[in-house]
Amino acid sequence: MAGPTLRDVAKRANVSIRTVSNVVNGYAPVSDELRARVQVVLDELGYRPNLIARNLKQGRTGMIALVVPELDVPYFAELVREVITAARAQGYVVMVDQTDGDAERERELLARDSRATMFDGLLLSPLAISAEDLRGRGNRVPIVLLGEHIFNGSFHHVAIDNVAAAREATAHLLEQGRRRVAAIGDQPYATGETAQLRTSGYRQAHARLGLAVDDRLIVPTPRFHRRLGLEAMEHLLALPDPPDAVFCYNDLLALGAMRALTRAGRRIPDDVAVIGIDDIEEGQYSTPSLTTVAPDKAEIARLAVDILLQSINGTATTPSELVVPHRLIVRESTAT
Amino acid sequence: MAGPTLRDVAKRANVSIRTVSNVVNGYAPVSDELRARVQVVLDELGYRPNLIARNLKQGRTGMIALVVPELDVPYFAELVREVITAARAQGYVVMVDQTDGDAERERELLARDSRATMFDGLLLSPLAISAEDLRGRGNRVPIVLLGEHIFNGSFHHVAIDNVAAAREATAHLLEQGRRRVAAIGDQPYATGETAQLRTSGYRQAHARLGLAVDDRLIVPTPRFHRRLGLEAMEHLLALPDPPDAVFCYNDLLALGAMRALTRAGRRIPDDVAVIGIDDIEEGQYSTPSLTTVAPDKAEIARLAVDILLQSINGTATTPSELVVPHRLIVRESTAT
DNA sequence: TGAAAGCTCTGCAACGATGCAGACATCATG
DNA sequence: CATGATGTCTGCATCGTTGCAGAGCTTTCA
Repeated sequence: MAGPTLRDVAKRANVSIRTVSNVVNGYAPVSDELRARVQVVLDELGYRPNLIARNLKQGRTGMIALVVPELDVPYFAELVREVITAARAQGYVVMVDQTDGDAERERELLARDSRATMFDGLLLSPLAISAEDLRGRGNRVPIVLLGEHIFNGSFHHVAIDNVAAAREATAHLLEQGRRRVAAIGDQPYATGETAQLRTSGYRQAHARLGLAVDDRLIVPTPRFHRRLGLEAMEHLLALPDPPDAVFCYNDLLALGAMRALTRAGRRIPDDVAVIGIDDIEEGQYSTPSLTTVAPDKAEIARLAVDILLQSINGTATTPSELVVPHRLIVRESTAT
Repeated sequence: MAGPTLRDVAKRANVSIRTVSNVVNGYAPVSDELRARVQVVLDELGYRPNLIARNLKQGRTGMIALVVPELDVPYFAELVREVITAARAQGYVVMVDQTDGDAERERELLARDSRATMFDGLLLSPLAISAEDLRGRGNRVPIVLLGEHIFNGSFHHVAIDNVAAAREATAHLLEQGRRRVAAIGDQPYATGETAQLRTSGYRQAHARLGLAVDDRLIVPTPRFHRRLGLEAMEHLLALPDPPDAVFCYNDLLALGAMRALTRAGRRIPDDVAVIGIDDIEEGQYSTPSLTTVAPDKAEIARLAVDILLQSINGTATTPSELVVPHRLIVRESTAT
């Protein structure tokens, strides 16, 4: 079961444990002859360093944890991919966990008996957790937040400018002459910060054109899933004066909404135009393909990992708020 | 930076380190009075056990690694979710990594300097790696393979019956009277075992009805991505005698194929019926929704984690080949 | 009353690796 | 030739925890 240790190798090669360690790490000066001799034994026994022991001594694990609400939500899946890639480039591996948007579980992850000590740092995409929870914890491990900024200045944080993104998405629809633009995805309660920022952007776009917002066209959804987008759209279609365009707070909602429209026999974009946020790959292959606002996910991941590692190394200064660029990608669902 | 240790607590509470450890773990008998006194100090200092040290002593980490080709492929994302859930139920956490189907990278993961010693076990969904590679490694950590069985009996293995799944999918199309059923996704080379099994099933379905297979309708693709499905479908449509149905080796290929069909103005399923494998959520919301063969992903994850933990505990017997049930789900893309 | 048994609690060693201080041999230098 | 510098190699202590053996005290019972 257990592999050979430095001791086993040392005994066999008739040298000290320390020398074997030096050979393995290429540290201290070791004569070429001895190095070769030890290397032979290393190979013979198939020695591999026990990383747990090494980590105990060095106080590092080379692992960071990444916690997202739901792994099978494409946006997060794509983000996780980028984070793993970015971390790997810096010699780190990533432990992934999901919370299912369950506040209890998010809290548990940070709490007393968690495995926090196993990781050098934590990337957290919070959904249900509050600032209170975060501050209350032992604060042992460096944290970087993804996609929210409700913790005003207490933590490092990486995200797009949600207000601007939403404003541009809405403006794109309004500029086409659409005048009943609905919004799907508002979350008017404590943990719905991202959604609220997007609602702000939606209102700003109207305000800048001097247009009034019909609040009945703002449909809240507790999560950003396809099914909820579908249901919200059905609700909107049942209104006496249904919308001629929909801004969905993410692509999944938009895909659900498009499904509802197609089923109801509405043409996209002729009868109703649809736009989302996230630029998940699925939107390129849907029928029609989906117009969206694309955050630079690779950049989010890269920056987040960078700051986290800086925090770990103690070279990070005060908590930073990093804003990552986004851009509008026009596809068939709003093509004129 | 570093948190308080057992020693710090012991010193402050005027007891031995061992006693503090006993209180923390509730192990040996400790008088209620002393236990309470120590607990107070534990809380005061906010003590948290150093899991690295504990693991070093116990030779376990409570972590397993899960390696998949691509995290942002929905099937794997959904599978990862299930694995994390299953592992959590057993008190384990999951480190996720992806190989991008790169043989080099898959090999590297198993090789000399990998972090293998950090994990109690490994779940691997191999793509480019060969049996040789697997056998050649130090064989330090228990392994369970997902979705392939090319390592005939050398490793634990969990998968659906790929031949049967493909046969049933193809039969579903043939039973509708379709007579030019194409197949997208064959991989006629060493590491394409899964694809080859599906091709076998495709042929079996024809054979059982006494029908000949037109080999020009079998389009190989190096990966199972949307884009490749789209391109393969375009190729098929350009044939002098194009197909009236397509069996795609996974849902992503099918979604790409449907995109090509829609763009070409073909009606689904009237002109061409489409079926996939995997039952990813996306297929429920596509237009049209996608008929598919659904593997029981939760069961795959549960079984895989179970065997892996049994291997870790030494209670697993000889390598087992576990077959997980699947079922046909008929949706609009083949509705009659 | 004395030995055995039971209950708490403690100290030492160990998991496998690395940091540090030095031992020893060799060599150059004045 | 003595001295110091240099180049190799080694042993001890240590990271924070747990396993083990037993110390010290009280209780129990013949």
